[in-house]
Amino acid sequence: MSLPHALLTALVERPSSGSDLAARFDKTIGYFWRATHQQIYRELARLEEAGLIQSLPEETTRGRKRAYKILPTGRKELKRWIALNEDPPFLRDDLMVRLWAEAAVGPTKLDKEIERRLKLHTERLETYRKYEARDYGGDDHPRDVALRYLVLRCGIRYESYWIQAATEALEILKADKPCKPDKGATAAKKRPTGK
Amino acid sequence: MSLPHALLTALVERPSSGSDLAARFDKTIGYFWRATHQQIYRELARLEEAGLIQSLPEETTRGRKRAYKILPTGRKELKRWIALNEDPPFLRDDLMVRLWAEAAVGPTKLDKEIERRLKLHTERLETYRKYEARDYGGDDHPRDVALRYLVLRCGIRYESYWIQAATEALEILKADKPCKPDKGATAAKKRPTGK
DNA sequence: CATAACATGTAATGAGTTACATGATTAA
DNA sequence: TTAATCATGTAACTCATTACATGTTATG
Repeated sequence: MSLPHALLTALVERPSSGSDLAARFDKTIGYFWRATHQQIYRELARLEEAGLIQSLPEETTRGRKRAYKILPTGRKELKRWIALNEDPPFLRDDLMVRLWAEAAVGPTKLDKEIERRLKLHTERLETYRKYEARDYGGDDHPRDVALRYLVLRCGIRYESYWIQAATEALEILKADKPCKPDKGATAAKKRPTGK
Repeated sequence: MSLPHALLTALVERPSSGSDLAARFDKTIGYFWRATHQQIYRELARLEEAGLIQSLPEETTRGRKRAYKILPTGRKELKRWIALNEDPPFLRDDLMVRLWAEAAVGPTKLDKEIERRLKLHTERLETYRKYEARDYGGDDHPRDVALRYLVLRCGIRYESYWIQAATEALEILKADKPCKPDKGATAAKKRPTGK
């Protein structure tokens, strides 16, 4: 589970409130580990409970900003976690399930949905490329910058990977080739069989 | 949520029991949507409750195989779901969080962990390549085979993507370059500040 | 018939999501 | 001073994971 450690990392950079963190997540590591503000507030409360962070001693009523800073134990826990041995999480890609299902009971209108998503991923890719041009112009970066740049490049590659997959899927879906002998013959007739 | 529809897809191919499905998941679409046997049994019960599948009328006691077949409503639901408009799920990659964290508080022993995972992903890639050679020799496949082959190729590309990311990460981590000026100097002292 | 392996299932926990509630700040 | 927005938080629910429980079949 990475969320608490993603928060600790963000707090290493500077003390922040829940809404600060939510906003920064949207811009940076959030592309690799999304979190809603509810998750963030809950996790911050837990981290404080565990003594890894501390809320700055300003007024702490509901509705007012409440900044947290990381404590030495939090830093230590973060370093411990980074190198932990864990099995990589399994990929969960619903597009693959859809393609698999389409192979079994298609054809469907899956191509429309893929085109829609293709647009989303293309936009995300463009955003990343802008970040790249803006923040990582030269080469020979210091270690920490090189790591952050690598994370961004992985984002770029992941979007490219997705775009290629979707493009090839569309080629197959639109080729209007036959399935095996019969099987889906009736479906090709385009009868509006109700919904 | 794709699990029920992954199960429906598997049941289109042939009626199966929970343990059959668990075994087949391990070999095929499971690489893109993993499920434990508990999830599968629960989901099968729900699907039967919803009238989308039906358990074959054999004895139905605990401990004995219990096969399900898909019903026409199940097929219909599957076709409906395939083309549904849904936003793509967010990527959740803990390696990226670790790299980001390493940039903030490193260096750590993250390189060891990455090497360990690299081996896992390399093995998975080899497995996929074997499937490819075994099942998709020629070209010009019929539509359904082409789709299944695409899913496998995406698996291959995903593993390659991961391997490249890990390799580049190792290059940076092992280069032993300086971070920005000072910053992590105190952390190098290794004082056990008492958990 | 005892034991291992298989097949199905229950229970508890925790992460993630959605809907909503409440206090504070800002702007018309 | 009211309305809009921001910031924090609660509650309910679902999915996923882990540990465990129970019954059946196959093997010696």
